[in-house]
Amino acid sequence: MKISAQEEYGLRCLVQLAALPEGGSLTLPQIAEREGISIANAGKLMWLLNKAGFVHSTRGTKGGYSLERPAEDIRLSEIIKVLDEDVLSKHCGSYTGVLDSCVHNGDCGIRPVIIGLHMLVENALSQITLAQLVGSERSVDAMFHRVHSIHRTVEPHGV
Amino acid sequence: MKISAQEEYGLRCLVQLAALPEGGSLTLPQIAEREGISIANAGKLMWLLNKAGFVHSTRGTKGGYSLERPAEDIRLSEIIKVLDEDVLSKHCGSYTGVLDSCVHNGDCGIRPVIIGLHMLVENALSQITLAQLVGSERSVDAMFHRVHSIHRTVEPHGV
DNA sequence: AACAATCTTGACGAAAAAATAATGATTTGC
DNA sequence: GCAAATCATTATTTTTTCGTCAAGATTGTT
Repeated sequence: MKISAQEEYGLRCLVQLAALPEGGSLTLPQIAEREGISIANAGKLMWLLNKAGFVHSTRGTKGGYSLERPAEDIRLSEIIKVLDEDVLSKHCGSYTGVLDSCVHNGDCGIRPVIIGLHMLVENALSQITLAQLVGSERSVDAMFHRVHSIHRTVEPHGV
Repeated sequence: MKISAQEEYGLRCLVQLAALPEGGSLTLPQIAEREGISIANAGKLMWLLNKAGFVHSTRGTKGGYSLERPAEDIRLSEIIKVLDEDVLSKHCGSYTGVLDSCVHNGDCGIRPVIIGLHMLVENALSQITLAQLVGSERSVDAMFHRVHSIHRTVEPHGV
């Protein structure tokens, strides 16, 4: 179980914007250089993030990308969800996936585990905002306690 | 963030063996049919699980696979770790991955998050045994509470 | 108006993951 | 000892994911 390249770098690009002074913006080449990825690749990621409403883009000279919403309002769970959409899990046990095309219909021992994990991760990510990733409290230790504290905002499914 | 096909189906194969009456065994074709995967694919998975010491295999007529260790002693975290080894995350922020080849050396905002997530998931999976997946208490609800309860067996890293 | 800088978008190629195929080795039963 | 059934291991193919390219569209500057 791991984070995909698209998830990781998409998130990174947003962090770059969030770290800017109020109202600042970055061009594609600037973002690409800061993340060590190609301009083309950064372009596609920013396109996704723009479509999803996280960033605002302006074309032409002096153009670039800036955050559309305040970093304090953007939760990591939203971001991951968007960057994942292209790469949706097709596994029959997946939280979002198809349940019908499965040979274990109605008696699958591991489905509850997979669903539980999805909820666990989403719950953890929903407690971290973009702003927190660039603030002063972003040590592994601080993040650990944030990720591992449970605010029961997600309720068990009756599946 | 999702579970890989190898992780999911490897786990499923073990569940099949764990669901058997004490000392029972299954052949490759039997496992493949029950999981809806090809025999060749099941073969590779069982080979991995055998190498890792989860199952015992016997060749020849009347051969097959059986659990090497009691299902009560096998935690999901161990299983996932083995099935993941082939497909190790190369991301610079990964818990197990390389940290040096990263352009964000020493000041990467999202690394703590990724490490935290890895710990979170591992912690959750370490609290579920194979036996619990075939027992009577395996509803989504029960699994949810098991996955989401935190026993602080994993401690924050000083990274 | 012309030009330069920038984002947009679809198509293409490369890399990684997953599935399959193929060949070899071991055991059982006759 | 031979044939059938089974696991073991490596190689190949297919699929999916990732990254790149190229042509187009928009905006600002001179």
